[in-house]
Amino acid sequence: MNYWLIKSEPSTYSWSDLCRDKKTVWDGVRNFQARNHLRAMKRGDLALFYHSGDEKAVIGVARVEKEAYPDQKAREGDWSAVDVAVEHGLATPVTLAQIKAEPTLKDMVVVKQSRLSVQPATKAEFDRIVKLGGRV
DNA sequence: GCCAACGTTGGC
DNA sequence: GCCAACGTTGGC
Repeated sequence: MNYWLIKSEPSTYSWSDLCRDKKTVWDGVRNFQARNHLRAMKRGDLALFYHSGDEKAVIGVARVEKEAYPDQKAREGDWSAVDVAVEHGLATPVTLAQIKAEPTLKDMVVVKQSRLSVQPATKAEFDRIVKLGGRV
């Protein structure tokens, strides 16, 4: 079982959109590193759902429903998509400021490589964030 | 609004 | 293969 962090600009696709849809196609990734992470995802893996932009916080947890398959929206190139579903929300979003302030979290990829839209997280990081936010 | 970080493109 | 120029993302 692996853990991830997936990022989205809320105006593009937000956590509340996912809660409404229950499940969505995670496509549109056009970065090799991010794509390779998508391809490493296994069904049942959990991903922290992070809002970039104004919020800058982990707001929920998604679950990988379907492993990587060709991104139907890609007009050219070798790109992948996965399906993700709602796992559970967080009672309080865990902000980037909190992450940076937490000794156990300050080395997360999101702090160092803020632009990478799909990134791995460790079990310890994942558990810590869920604990800080409070599972709903 | 600015800037840092990073990726891509194209000239050499 | 290198590097300058440029575009995009995202934090501040």
